[in-house]
Amino acid sequence: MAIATKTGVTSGKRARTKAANRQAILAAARQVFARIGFDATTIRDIIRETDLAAGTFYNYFRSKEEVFEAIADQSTRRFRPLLQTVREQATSFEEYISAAYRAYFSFLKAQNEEAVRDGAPHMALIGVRVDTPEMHAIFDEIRIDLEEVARTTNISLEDSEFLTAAAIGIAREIGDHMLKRRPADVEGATRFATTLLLDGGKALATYGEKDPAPSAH
Amino acid sequence: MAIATKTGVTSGKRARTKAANRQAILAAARQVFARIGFDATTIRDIIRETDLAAGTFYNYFRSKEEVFEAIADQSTRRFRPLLQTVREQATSFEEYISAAYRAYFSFLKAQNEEAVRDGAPHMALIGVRVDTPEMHAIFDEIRIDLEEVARTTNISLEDSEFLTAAAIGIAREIGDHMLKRRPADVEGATRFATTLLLDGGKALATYGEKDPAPSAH
Amino acid sequence: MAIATKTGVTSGKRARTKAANRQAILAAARQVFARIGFDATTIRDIIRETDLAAGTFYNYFRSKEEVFEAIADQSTRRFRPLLQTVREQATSFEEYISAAYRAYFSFLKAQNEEAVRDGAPHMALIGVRVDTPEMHAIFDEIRIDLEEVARTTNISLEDSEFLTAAAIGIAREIGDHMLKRRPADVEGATRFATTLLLDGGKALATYGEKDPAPSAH
Amino acid sequence: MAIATKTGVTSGKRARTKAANRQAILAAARQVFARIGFDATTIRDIIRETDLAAGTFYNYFRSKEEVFEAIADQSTRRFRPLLQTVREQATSFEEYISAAYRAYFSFLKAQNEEAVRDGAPHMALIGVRVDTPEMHAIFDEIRIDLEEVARTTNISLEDSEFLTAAAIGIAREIGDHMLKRRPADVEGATRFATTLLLDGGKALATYGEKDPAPSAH
DNA sequence: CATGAATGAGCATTCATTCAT
DNA sequence: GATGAATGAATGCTCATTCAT
Repeated sequence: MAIATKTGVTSGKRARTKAANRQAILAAARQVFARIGFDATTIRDIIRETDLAAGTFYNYFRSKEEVFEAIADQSTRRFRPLLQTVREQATSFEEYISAAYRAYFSFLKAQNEEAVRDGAPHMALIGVRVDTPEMHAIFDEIRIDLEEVARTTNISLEDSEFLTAAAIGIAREIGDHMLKRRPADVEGATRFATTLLLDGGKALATYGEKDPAPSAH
Repeated sequence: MAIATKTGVTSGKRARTKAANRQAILAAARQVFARIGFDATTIRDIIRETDLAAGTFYNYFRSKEEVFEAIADQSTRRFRPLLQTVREQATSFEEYISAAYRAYFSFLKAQNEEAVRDGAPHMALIGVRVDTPEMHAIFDEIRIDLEEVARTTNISLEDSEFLTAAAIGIAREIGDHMLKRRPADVEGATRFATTLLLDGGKALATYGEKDPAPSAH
Repeated sequence: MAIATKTGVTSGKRARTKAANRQAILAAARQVFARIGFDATTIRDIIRETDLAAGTFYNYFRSKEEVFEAIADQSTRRFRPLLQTVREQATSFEEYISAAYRAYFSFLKAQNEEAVRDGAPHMALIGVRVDTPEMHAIFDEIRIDLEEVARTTNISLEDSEFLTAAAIGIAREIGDHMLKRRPADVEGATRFATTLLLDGGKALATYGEKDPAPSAH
Repeated sequence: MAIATKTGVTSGKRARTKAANRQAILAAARQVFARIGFDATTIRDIIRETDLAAGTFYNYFRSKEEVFEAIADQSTRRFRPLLQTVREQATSFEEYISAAYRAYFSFLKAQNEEAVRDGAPHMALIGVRVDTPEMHAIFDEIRIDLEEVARTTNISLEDSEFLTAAAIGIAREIGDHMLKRRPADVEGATRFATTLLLDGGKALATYGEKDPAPSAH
């Protein structure tokens, strides 16, 4: 029906194939990055997970770095709106933090489960690899969002850059440990991280005695 | 007279040489790891910083990983007693945390300054390289020590493993940011990290209004 | 109305397009050969200078060599009549040689200036690229013509093949050096080459002394 | 007898092997350059003609260009003294030219015969390849020497640079044609080139008639 | 015919590792 | 034990060529 000129719509199968190949490379790269880490993976590793030829890689990406970027971009595009929703729905800083951590830990869990499915079992036991494009992207997003929130909130933090850094650090490490516990408890990790970030370790302590804790000065 | 057959005396000079060679390799590796990171360094890079021949490397180590381990061991051996002193002298959990952070940030700063001296100026601007044997070792030590402290203290933490993880995460990230601020302020970082870990972000907040924190609902 | 099926009209536009494509490829090839030399140019280099697709190249030529041949043929066809005119108008062997050299050096100069315009400035400083189809063709033409002239002239040369070869050799080298001197002096080169070929180096020598040439005794 | 310290004489076999390998690479390169030309030869082509491994090439040379240089250097070292002798023994410019041409044509013939022996039969039929390291070197040597001679001779040439260029051009082309005639006649080529360069084509002409050549006025 | 993506052989180069000396 | 040359697998990348559309 639609009379397409030769240069018009890149015709059916071709377009589909091109997009599919690109996705195939991305999927393969995602898998390999997660399995053996960015530095260790070679371009050949990536295309080997594919039914494409070596040279084909270069029709889509110029380097390993570029694939990395592309994957990160995808994650960014998926995660950013989610984070915006979190921010919009939060009625307090606490709520925002809590929701953000929950979003992150959920993402991490899903990510990890996918990796395990794709043949990286031992990695899962050790903890997640953070040199994964998705993780970089997510961290960056959270960092940016958190700094924005810190800046616009009426709470003037002593050092919002440090606080953001700390929030990220907590997410990273708690996240790794969460994964080691099967099944991964997103709510528990979220609650722990949120409380710690806002109220500190003391708020998490339960004192064995009435005595107000010797460590508490 | 002085013409000794190859199988002659085995002690004295030889022993010293053997130890010296091992140390030379370790020193070279340390430098290169700090300069360009673990993944990027090749064995050739290491022996090139040495006056030894390529094959000699294999008389001492079987792989890059093994050198990494060896360096980490050295750091462990140097850092562990220091940490023990910290623990012994601390009269409270707060003091322990504070001293441990201080030790870590000091070490990090020194490490970084050495790296800059050895020709990795740009790295310092970006943040510290954590894929250094020393850093891995230090983290592990602190982690172990912290869990030990958490276990033996009369404060029964809700989840000491998570708390330790968080403490490490905070150290990591705050450390990176500390290095970006020249000159690196070890005391500031220590104070920030300690307060956050123990009392939470709220303790670090200064409210613009009399209103007792909107975030506290 | 204007929606013609692919198998529609075959003449007019199509024919022109076919010829145009062929010409486009030839023009692109000419430029690239002149810019980076025959060996260095790839088919991709050629089609890149064109608005055609990679595969289209093979509808017109089977290889780089074939394009080379085609360009050489064009030059041959353009240069041959010119040379015939030269031959017809020359009233003596000297005149013929002189005119032929002039034609060659002029062509070389034009060729070189075009190459410089097309982005090969450094090449011009080093000397002309002789691995250009045009140059090969011109040399061949001159060679053939010269042998013909030598054969049909009443001057029976000792060895007309060698003489032709020498004439070419002189043209080649003098040509290169002519280009290095800016601006390229076609007349000077022509005069020098002609005199040398006909009367020898002695005719070009000026003796510093009255003494009739020490080298001639 | 000679008690060599470990670092003294690079011991027997090793030294021989190292030199032998270098020579093997050079020999292989020489052959391949002669057979298919500099541009067309790949490093793999070179080592393939050798019983060495691919990587070994890089223990001796950093690139194809470097091998080229090395071969050219060898030729230079062999040819330069020969040229000096020629210059010293020549009692006139004519003699010098003659002897230099003879040296060149001899070298060329030897070179060509070797190439034929080494499996480049068709090349020999076509003519010698001039993009051979040896040829470049020889040409350069002759060029330098000739310019020196032209400068120091009491014959002040109109344009010694052009004359040198022409002498080279003649050598090149006459040389190629000489090779096509089997057996290659070094003396004939030498006589022809010398006469042409010094006295011009007219001196080589034999007029069929008493008539002093119609072309001569 | 034109298109341009896919192909896979081929290339330069690096590197861990071996081993004769 | 030390040496350092040899090895050859592996890598990133290019390119001529094919072929489905």
